[in-house]
Amino acid sequence: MTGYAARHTTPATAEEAVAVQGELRGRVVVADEAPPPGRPGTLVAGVDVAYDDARDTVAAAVVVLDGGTLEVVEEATAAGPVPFPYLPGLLAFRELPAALAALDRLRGVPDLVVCDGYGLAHPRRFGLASHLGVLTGLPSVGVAKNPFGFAHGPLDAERGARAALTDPATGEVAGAALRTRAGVKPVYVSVGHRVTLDAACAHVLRLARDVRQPETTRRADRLCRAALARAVAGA
DNA sequence: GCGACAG
DNA sequence: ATCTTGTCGC
Repeated sequence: MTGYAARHTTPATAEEAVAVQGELRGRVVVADEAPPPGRPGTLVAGVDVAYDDARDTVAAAVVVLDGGTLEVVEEATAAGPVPFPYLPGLLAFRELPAALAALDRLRGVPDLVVCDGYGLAHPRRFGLASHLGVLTGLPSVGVAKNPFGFAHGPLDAERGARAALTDPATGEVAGAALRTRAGVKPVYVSVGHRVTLDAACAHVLRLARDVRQPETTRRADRLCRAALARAVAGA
């Protein structure tokens, strides 16, 4: 029991949520503090969440892989009521309670957490991955399937090709469009906490060998759907 | 006001 | 996120 869940409180309003992001934003650390990609024995965790709004249920799953072999080391899930509505830019408040609860059920402490969504590539530079990273203190990266409001130039068709994700308003680099599979739509990577963009991309490439999404995310996605089905069924 | 909008 | 089967293509 690491007690991560107790570090988060669900805001009563969207305005409060935005204020919380403003308070925590400054705690994000952009530095190369996670173990390098591929190191055996390293614990790389993937987190994902599934919903059944009609039944007011959310289920999260964390799957921990060995960074060297990508073999599953440990898994944990947590379910509960949906804490917050989905509002663009405030996704974290919808996913954090269950995600932190699942992390609390882990026996080991991850060396890196891969989140489904954004980190610094966020309207206020504080997406889900950064929020989770700051609250847990764990290195984290954000991997999204869509560029939200960000833009990027063309990138080569080869695996590993990368292009800067920039904020159309400020021109600031917020992340990277990263091609994990040749000729396939890229994923959008950004720094969560305690990693650099280069390290984040390197990890994602290592975790997505022959598939578009990191293996961590794929496994967590499958597990949280199963956990949701169980939660809704009753057990 | 209208559209866009991580999951 | 979620509603949803088969099907076209490498």
